[in-house]
Order: sequence, then C-alpha cells, then structure tokens
Amino acid sequence: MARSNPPFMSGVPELLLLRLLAQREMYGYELVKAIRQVTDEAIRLGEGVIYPVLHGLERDGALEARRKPVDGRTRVYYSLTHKGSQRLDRLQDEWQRVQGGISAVLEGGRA
Amino acid sequence: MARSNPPFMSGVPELLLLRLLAQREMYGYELVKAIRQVTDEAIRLGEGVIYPVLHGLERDGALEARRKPVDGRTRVYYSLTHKGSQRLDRLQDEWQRVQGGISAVLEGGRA
DNA sequence: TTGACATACCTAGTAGCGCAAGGTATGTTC
DNA sequence: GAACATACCTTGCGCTACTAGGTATGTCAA
Repeated sequence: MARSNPPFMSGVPELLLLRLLAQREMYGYELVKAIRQVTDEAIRLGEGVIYPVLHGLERDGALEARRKPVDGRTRVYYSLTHKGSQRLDRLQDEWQRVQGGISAVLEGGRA
Repeated sequence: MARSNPPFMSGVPELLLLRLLAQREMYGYELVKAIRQVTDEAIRLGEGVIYPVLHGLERDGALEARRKPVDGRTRVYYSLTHKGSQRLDRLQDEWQRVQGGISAVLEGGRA
C-alpha cells in the first residue's frame, strides 16, 4: 500500500547519516560514535541500525563507498553523491516541517 | 527483548495528544483536526492512529473518558489524569533531548 | 429521496523501521 | 591468552504508525 504520509517520524537515522557525510567522508564505525558524541548521548544508534542504512543508501545511489586499508584493517568510507545531496535537502525540509509542527503543539498553539 | 533505548523516535502521536489534552478536554475526531490545524498540515494523523492511541492511554490510566451526547451524536471527551500529566512531562523531556540532538547534527556540530 | 458529504466512533491487518543479538576478524594491552 | 577496542556484517523480531475499511447519524442540494 503506497505510503503517502512520510510515515511520519522515520528516516531520522538516514537524515543524520546524510548530514554527517555532507561534511566529510566517514566510515560506519566512526559514524556510530560521531552520532553519540555530537548528540551528547541523546541519540545512540547501534551498528545494527547504521550499517543497513548505509547499504541501502549506497544501493540507491545516494552514497559512494570507498574501501581503504588502515593499519591492517579495512575501512569503508562513504561520501555523498549528487543524488544523496538532494535527498539530504528533501529530508531536512521534511524534518523542519515536522519539528516545527510539533513545536507548535508543544508551545500551546490554540487548537 | 527488553527495549532499553526509547525506540527512539516513537511516541510522538502520544505526545501530541497528551499535550493537546493538557489544555482542555477534547474528543477524538476533534483531535484529528486540531493536529492538522495547529501543525499547519505538517502533521496529519488519521483516525486510525488517534483512536488506538487514545484507547491505550485510557487503559493505562493516563486519560479519563467521558461520554457526552451532542446533537444526537455521542462524543467521547478525554482529559488528562495525574498519571497522564506525568507521562506528558516525561515524553516532553525525551523529545527535547532527541530534537536537540538532531539539531546539533543538522547545525553541523563538529564530529 | 437519494446521493454526497461532514461528523463521530471504531477495528483489522500490514508494512517496515529500528532494534537487540550475535557473528567474523584484526590489533592492542596487561 | 584474556579482555578490550576497532571494524565490518546479518538475522530476526517487536512495535508503531499506517492504510483501509466498517458503522451510524445529521444535513444539504439536486
């Protein structure tokens, strides 16, 4: 059944990843920690969340992966494509709308 | 499996309902429209979302229901209990944390 | 008068997201 | 050589929010 409403609170992990990767290329494990740090532990997304999202975004052409060996370990660095950048813009707009709506309710907008 | 993390973007419909009902008692159908209006159509929760949540909150003792016939129709007005008020406070705090975390990422907090 | 639309309640069934849990492998520290 | 950090990954499940439908009354126009 075609989802019409952006269902309606989801896609936030995706938004966070896209936004972080818009600043600089990063690898999965690094992203997991970055999200905790930047959000001051308010948001703690595990690897079980991050990796599948990264793979999905890569499959959709929103991200590009680049394998890079570092100290005998392999890291997979992701960076935004043009498509990913557009997606980020869209998600960010949606988030602003939703978050603004919630604020309006919380601030006691007259019903 | 015990959910530890507030999973982590959910409960928003619940938050909105509790907050609106903290202002004055309202009935389901009215809440559906109120959410659209106050959020300027940014958030559109259907009756299929609202009613189950209302029933759940009532079952948990967070809401009190009061049937009231109006113009031949029956309306079910809901109002906050003390428990509901506490729940609202808690959810509101959680939301502030999460929303603050997301803002930090979007505003380009250094990772 | 019947058809469409608004009001007002409700439930069943499902999609899919985010999660916990686990699995692999290397490097490091004690 | 055990424990821990790094770094990747997948399976399977719970649960929320959603779509889609159903019931019934009132109103208004054609």
